Amino acid sequence: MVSELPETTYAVLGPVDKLPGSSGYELVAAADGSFAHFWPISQTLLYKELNRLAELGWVVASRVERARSPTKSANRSTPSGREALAGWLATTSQHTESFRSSFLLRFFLAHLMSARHLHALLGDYRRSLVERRDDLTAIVAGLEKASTPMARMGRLSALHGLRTVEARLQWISEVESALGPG
Amino acid sequence: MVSELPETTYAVLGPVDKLPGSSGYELVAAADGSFAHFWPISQTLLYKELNRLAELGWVVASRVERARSPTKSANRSTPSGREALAGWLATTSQHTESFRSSFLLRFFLAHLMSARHLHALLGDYRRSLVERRDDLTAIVAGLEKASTPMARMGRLSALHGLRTVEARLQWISEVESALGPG
DNA sequence: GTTCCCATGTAACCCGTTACATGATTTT
DNA sequence: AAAATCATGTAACGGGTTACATGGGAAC
Repeated sequence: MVSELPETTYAVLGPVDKLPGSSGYELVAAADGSFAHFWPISQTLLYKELNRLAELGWVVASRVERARSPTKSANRSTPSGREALAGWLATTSQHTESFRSSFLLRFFLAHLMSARHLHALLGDYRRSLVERRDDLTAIVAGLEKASTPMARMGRLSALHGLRTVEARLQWISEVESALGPG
Repeated sequence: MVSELPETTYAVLGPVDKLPGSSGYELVAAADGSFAHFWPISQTLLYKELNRLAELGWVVASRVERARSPTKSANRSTPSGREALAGWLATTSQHTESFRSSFLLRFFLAHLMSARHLHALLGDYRRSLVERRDDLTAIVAGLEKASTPMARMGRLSALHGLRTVEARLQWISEVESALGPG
């Protein structure tokens, strides 16, 4: 049998199914604006997965010549592709999650830092979180009156990130008062 | 000069410095119990990094023969190793963070699922979060009266995870009431 | 006329994983 | 006698990255 495909394959298949007729280039843009928040993917890899999906017969690409623009490939999911996607969605078995934070890695070694340095580290972390919070707030607000189910889910996914970021900002305050002034 | 080392190298160097005289095996155990939460590392990779650190001259390993146990290597950071670690800790420049959630990947494609299925997905996610919350709560509680700075930071790091998980559990409730009954 | 957008790739690299090997000692 | 613990690795694989190549049309 086929040795299990990486989830990234489905991460590409999903949007192809959702946005039929998109080029790889358009899919990259769509990814950046939506699911890259919880499933980052580089342009190179997306094209690779697109080719794999074509080989699997799960996606077909038709060349579209246009008057005053480069020729693009219009990708569409096939019936077997949609079947595969449905099957994958049904495997709720294990939802893996990977998380790596170089901030926490440094924070964990705080005994090697001066108190001043530690507070600077926390300050940097807060700044980056605030930035993300503002981004996510804008996304959530922008999709407030979402009409399509896709946009609704996009908003709720962004909300997941927003709630996470807010909790971490609170954690910083908690830590700062636990550590006292630097 | 040396093309930038992966942060995982420092993730190993830190504990070696903190726990002088540890074997690779002991470091694996230490990792699992503490920083694996925000910086997972496999046994194989940890040993690889240990060798790299030895080649860099940042760590020295001395063989320790023991009466009735296998010979182990006792790893210790060198002055240049500690210098490198301090230098890395000072580079607050970019604290990268990677996050990938296969739950959100599926959730995002919820328009392809039945309402029943979507609620099952959320239920599974809740269960896994509750499990992690309980683990983290136990860790935080266990280190409540932490005496060493290392244990204190371990507790605060676990608290970061705990606050995150709690926020996500709340997010689930938020989503469930937004979606209505399945 | 240079720079940006559209569009699709190739090449090189390596981090990190799983599976497996080995062998002694201690516990069940 | 079998299983778990201590201890250190090798081998194979692949997912994912950055950097680069290419080439036409549009915009400034």
